[in-house]
Amino acid sequence: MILIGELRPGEKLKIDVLKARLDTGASPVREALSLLTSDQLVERIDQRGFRAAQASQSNFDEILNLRCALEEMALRNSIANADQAWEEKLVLILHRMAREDSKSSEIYEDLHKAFHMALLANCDSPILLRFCSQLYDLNVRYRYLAGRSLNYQSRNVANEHADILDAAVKRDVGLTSERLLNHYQKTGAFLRQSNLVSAG
Amino acid sequence: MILIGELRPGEKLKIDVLKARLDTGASPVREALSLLTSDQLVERIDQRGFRAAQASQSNFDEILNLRCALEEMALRNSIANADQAWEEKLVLILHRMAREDSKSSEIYEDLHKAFHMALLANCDSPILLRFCSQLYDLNVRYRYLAGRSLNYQSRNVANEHADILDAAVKRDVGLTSERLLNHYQKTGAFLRQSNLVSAG
DNA sequence: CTTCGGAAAAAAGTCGATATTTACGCATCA
DNA sequence: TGATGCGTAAATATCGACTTTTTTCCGAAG
Repeated sequence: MILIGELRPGEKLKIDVLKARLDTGASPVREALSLLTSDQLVERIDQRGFRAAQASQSNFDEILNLRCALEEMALRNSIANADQAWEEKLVLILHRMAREDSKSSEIYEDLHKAFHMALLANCDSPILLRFCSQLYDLNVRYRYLAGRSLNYQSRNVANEHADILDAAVKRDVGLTSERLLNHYQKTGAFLRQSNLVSAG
Repeated sequence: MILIGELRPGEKLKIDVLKARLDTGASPVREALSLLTSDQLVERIDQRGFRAAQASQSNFDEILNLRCALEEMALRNSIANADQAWEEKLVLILHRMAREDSKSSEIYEDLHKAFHMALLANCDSPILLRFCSQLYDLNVRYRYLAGRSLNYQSRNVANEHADILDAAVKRDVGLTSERLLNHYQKTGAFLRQSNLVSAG
């Protein structure tokens, strides 16, 4: 709910409200909020409950930069360990993404994350993968905050993904990395246009 | 308690036991365990409770490598933003560490973490700092698992810290980084000697 | 003697209620 | 009139009991 913007940045997260909305007790809600705190999606205020994490231009830039750095590390490692199964999984996910016509469906979102994580999946550091996954989520939140409509307009995202896959299949670390980072930076530029902060 | 090895790797963490040991209710215990799960210090088993994270040689190597990579990033950034206050804080912490004769006291441990985090503190990415802090904790756990006694024997750790500080004060990014990573690798080699896995 | 099944015990997870803490409004005083 | 302090209301955090799931143990069948 925070990821898709249903809960706005900075919004107070009252236990009672969430309890009713999610039709569950206070304990599970508290536990969920605790976990999300570690993922930086929820902020905890001492003895004053929880709130959805604040959003800001600088926070977005930080996420983007860190994500580029960590994913590049993971990608190099992943390609170094590349095998056929890895390659085929990527092809499969890309195919499914192409079939999914609605690019704003939840299915497409899941596939999109799956694609990017699958690229890194052969990296031999689970902790690094976890960091990348966290950063992905933090980043995707800003996409929703900026409004889903304006994404993917004057860009052919599918082609960008395909190009990344091509480079990966060729085991060309430098090229894959270059295309991946370019892909992120383009998305970043897009979001920057649409005055993030006011949107959040 | 997990950090200092009071709870052994893989040990089942029963709510009732912790509840009694910490003299608190089940809710705070559960919440703490949830938070530690995100920090990779506790593992959650679906509907079967919690356990202290497993320890292994490969996990240790992973932590060490990732830590070197991320701290180098953070360090470069931090030195780039270096100012006098930053420098003086480091001097102060080092001085306090020197005064603290017992290197196995909790105070020394806190100062040691403070020193390493202070080195990175000027880095403009709070998220990266958080990752470094997590990795520090994961790493320090292995020190305790290996047994505190054998650390710092044939090494002069204080000198290593002082040398790192010297390089940092000179704003020599390359040298500081080299000395810092060397410092970590030495500790890593130490721990590797003392058959970690059996100890954990 | 081993294996499968079921019942009892233990533990996890959840719920409802209580107790602290914080926030807000109003009255009082300077 | 503005600031300060008190009292009430709301929300958080914690506690104790209940429900569900898992594990263990014992007996029966093969």
